[in-house]
Amino acid sequence: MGTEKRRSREKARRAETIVDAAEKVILEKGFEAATMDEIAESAELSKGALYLYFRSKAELYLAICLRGSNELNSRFAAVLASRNSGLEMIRKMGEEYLDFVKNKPLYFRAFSYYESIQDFEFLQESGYAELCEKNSSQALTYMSRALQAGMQDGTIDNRYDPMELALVIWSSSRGIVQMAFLKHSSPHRNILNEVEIDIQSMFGSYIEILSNGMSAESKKRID
Amino acid sequence: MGTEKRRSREKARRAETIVDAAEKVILEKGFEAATMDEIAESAELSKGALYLYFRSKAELYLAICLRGSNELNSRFAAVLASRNSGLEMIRKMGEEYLDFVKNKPLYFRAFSYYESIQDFEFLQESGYAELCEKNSSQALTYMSRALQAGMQDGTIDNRYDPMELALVIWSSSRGIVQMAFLKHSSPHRNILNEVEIDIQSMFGSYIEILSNGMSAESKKRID
DNA sequence: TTCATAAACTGACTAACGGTCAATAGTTAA
DNA sequence: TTAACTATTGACCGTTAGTCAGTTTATGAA
Repeated sequence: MGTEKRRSREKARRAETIVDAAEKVILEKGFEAATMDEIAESAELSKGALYLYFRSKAELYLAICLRGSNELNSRFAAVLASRNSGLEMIRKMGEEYLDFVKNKPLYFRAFSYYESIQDFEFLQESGYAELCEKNSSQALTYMSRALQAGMQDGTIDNRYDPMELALVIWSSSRGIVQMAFLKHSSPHRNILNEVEIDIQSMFGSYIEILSNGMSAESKKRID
Repeated sequence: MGTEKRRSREKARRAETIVDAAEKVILEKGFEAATMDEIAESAELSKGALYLYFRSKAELYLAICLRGSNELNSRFAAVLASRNSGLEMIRKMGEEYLDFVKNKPLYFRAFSYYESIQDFEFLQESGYAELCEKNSSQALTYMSRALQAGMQDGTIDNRYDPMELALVIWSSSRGIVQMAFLKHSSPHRNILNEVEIDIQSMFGSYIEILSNGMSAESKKRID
């Protein structure tokens, strides 16, 4: 009588199918323009059925955000598992972030959507929102671990609080990859074209300055 | 017969009144939740009249974005006019940016909205969008000027391209102030609380690392 | 196999919103 | 006073998120 378990599995599977359909429609029509009717049709379900799995369109979109943050976290975890100096791991995480935005811009778009939500009640009641928040916190922890490693191996200035430093890097690189996202998603209106600077070069400078600024070498100079 | 001119002035004034009303409603109801009906009522006009001044709700929101970018640019311009080293000016610009987000979060929200627009045609046809883009480019130029000054006065590493460096700083600080905005606008769900780090401290670290990383001192070390 | 119960699903319906436009009011200049 | 023009109105439309009474399908006991 494993019916109960199977039901639960199938239910979860259906939800994933709906998220698949949503991603597909969004890729075709755009994040804002996608409608629940289209998503339902793509998932071969009625619109009403969508609401049996997600309480609202916003929650469905948070499910996409969750997928994205899962993937990004996996990438960070992989970097942390590698044999590299702390500083090198931070650089690699930055590269992963940039690559992620380039190859899965939809997920980054979903991150932005998540951040733009102001409805507290919704955020509090949605399990998806909670998981997204958890992942966000997790990503920060991965960075913090890499920084701690760097402080141990002597590649990173150990006078900083690792968590605070992680937050600085997490936030500032968010701004950098947002610019990369903009260039990627709307290449014809962007600041970048006017200025004729490419993302790789800019990202290189960012990493260089960051590395310079927080390296243990930099500390020695000040002492 | 200065009627024509007066008409034009009054028309412009009306448009400003509508933007005022929109800001008021958004502050009360939120950026997404504000409706054109409410804005019209607040402006003591019918909804139809709004569309005589703005082609769409999106364009009205871009008018808000334009106001915000005007203000931010004024602040940057003021910093550039001060007697400070290049490095000091960059720091001051960062502080202005942070202060701007704290005191005028609505405008920062409008910036995010502007960046999220994907409809090219709309962006191309809207005069407001063009002005916003111009301002964005202008802000970057202000930063670039401060950096050039710093390269001259010896406070900033002169091996970087000023414009590229400006873009790095502009983008990364956007990420930092976005975090500040999040903390300000939704203090009860944010990463920051879990981690117990306050924005001022984090911003201080950001500026320190940035300064370290791009200072001429840092260059000497590498040579 | 039959049947009662429950779970999954449907699609017509509602409410709310952005946007339109024919009709109206107000202004200008002769 | 009037004709032309401009500004404004608000009822109306199409679209979309979300609902729910009713239908189909799966389950497990008799």
